[in-house]
Amino acid sequence: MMTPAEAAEPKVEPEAEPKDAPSGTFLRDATSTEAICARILERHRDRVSVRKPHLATANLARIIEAVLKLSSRQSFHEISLRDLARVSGLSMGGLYSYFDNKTTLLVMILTEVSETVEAVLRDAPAGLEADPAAHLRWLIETHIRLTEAMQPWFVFAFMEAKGFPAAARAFATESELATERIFADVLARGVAQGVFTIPDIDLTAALIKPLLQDWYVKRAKYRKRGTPIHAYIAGVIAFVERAIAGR
Amino acid sequence: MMTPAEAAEPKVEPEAEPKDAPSGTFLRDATSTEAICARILERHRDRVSVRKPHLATANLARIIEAVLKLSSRQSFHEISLRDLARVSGLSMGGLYSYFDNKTTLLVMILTEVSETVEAVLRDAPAGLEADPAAHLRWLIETHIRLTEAMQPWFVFAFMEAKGFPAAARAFATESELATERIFADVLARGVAQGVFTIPDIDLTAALIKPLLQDWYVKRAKYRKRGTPIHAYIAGVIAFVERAIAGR
DNA sequence: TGAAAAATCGAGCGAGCGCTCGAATTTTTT
DNA sequence: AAAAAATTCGAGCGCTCGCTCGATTTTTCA
Repeated sequence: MMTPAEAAEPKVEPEAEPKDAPSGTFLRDATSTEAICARILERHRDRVSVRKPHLATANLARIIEAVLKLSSRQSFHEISLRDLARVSGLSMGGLYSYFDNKTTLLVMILTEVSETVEAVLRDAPAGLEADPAAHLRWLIETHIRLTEAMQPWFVFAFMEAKGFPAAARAFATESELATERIFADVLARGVAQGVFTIPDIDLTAALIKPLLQDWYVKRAKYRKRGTPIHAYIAGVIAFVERAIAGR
Repeated sequence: MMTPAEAAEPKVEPEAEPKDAPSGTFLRDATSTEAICARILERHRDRVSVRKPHLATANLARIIEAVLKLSSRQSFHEISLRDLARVSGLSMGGLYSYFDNKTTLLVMILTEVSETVEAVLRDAPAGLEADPAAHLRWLIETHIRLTEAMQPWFVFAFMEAKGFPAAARAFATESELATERIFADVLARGVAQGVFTIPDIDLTAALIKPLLQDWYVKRAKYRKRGTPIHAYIAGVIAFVERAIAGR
C-alpha cells in the first residue's frame, strides 16, 4: 500500500545516454556532490569555520555523502554524530567546523535541493515557451533526469521534510508550489493555443507532480523491475499527453 | 520540490457524503481507531499482557492515537516513550503491557495498514469484474476514500517504512506490489475487452498508484487549496480514463 | 467482604546522545 | 627553521533515551 524506503541500494548503472538528453552537460556538471557542496558552502559561508574553499568543499561533501548514505536505512534523527564521524572519516569535533548543530546540516541539504529544482526547471532552452507540448515534454524529462542525478538528495528532502524547523518547512512547501506553478503555466498556454484540453489546470498540474516524484521515491521498485529511465520518461509523457490531449 | 509533511493539521471536516459512496458503511465501521485496534489486538494477542479485551482495545487505541498524533511532526524514532505516556494518559510501565518494545509498536501499525488495504480492495461488489471501466472507477474511489478514512495511518506507514526491520519492510513492499497487481488485472481485462488502450499495463498500474497516494501524502496542500475529496476523486478518474481510453 | 488476580504505576538503571574545548597536528608565513 | 595560524582531534559533560521491576491500586469472585 505504501513504502518508498530503501531507495538507493545498488550503485547506479551508467545508462547509455541518448545524445539529445535535455540539459545533458549541465546536469552532469552541476549535480556532482562536489559541485553541489561548493554551492552549499557559498550559501552558508558564515557557518563554516574552515577557510580554504577546496578543503571545506571536499570535507562537506564527505559529510553529506555520509548523511545521504546512512539515511537510506534510518531517519536523519537516528543518525548519530558518531556514525557520521566514522562514515565520513572526520572526527566528532571536526564535524562542527562545518555546521553549528545537527539541524543546520539538515537545512543545508533541504535548501540546496529546493534551489536546484527551481533553477533547473526555469532554465528551459530559448524559444520553448512558444511550443507548450514540447515545453511540457522538456519539463517532464528534465525533472525526472534531475531527480535521478540527485536521487539521494531528493529522497532525503522528501522523507525528512516533516522534521524540519517551521521556517524551513514553509520554504519547502513554497518550493513545491513553485514547481507546480511552472507546470500550470505551460498547461495554461497549451489550453490557450488549443493544443491541450484540460478541465482543471491546477488539479492537473498537481497530479503530474507525483508521477515525476514516483521515480525517485520508489526507485528500488523500478530498479527491481528493470524499468530504464528513458522508458519511465516516455511512459509518463505518453500518459500525460493522452490525458490532456486537445480535441 | 517535494515535501509531504504536516499532513494532519486541522480536524477533518465531515463532508456531505454522496449516498452511493462505495463501501460507505464498511469504511465508516471498519476504520474507526477502536475497530482497527481490536483487529491489531487479535493479531498480536500473545504480545499484550492485558487480558480483558475491551480494556486492552481502548488502551491500545489511546497509545496508537498518540503515536499518530505525535508522528505528524516528528519521526517515530523521535517520539519518546515519555511523550507517548503523557499524551496517551498511561504510565511508562503501562505502555509495556501492550508491546514488548518500541519496534513492535511500529510493526503493529504497519501490518494493520497493509492488511486493511488488501482486504478492502479485494472486496469489490459482485459482478463488477464484468465491467472493467466501472471496476477501475470503484478501485480508484475506494482507495482514496479508504486512505482518507485512515489518513494518519497511511501517512505513518508511508513515511516510516524505511525504519522498519527488514522482514516488515519486505512485507510492506509485497503489499505495495499486490495493490498494483489488482489495478493491473483490471487494466488487462479492459484491454482484452477493447475498452482500454494501454501500451504498457504494468507501468500504467504503477503510475496510477502515486495519483492515489498523493491525496494522503500531501493532504495539507489539498486542504489549503480547498479541494474536496469528491473533486479529487473525479479529477483522478477523468485523468486516468482519458489516458487509457480505447480508440 | 476479604483475599487472590489483574492492571497500573513511576523512580531508577545503564547506555548512547549532541555538543564542547583544550591539546595535538598540519599548513602557511616569515 | 622557527613562529604563527589554521585545522583536526576525541575524551568527557550533562542529559535524555528505552526499558525494568517492586510497590501500589483496582477488579474479580468465592
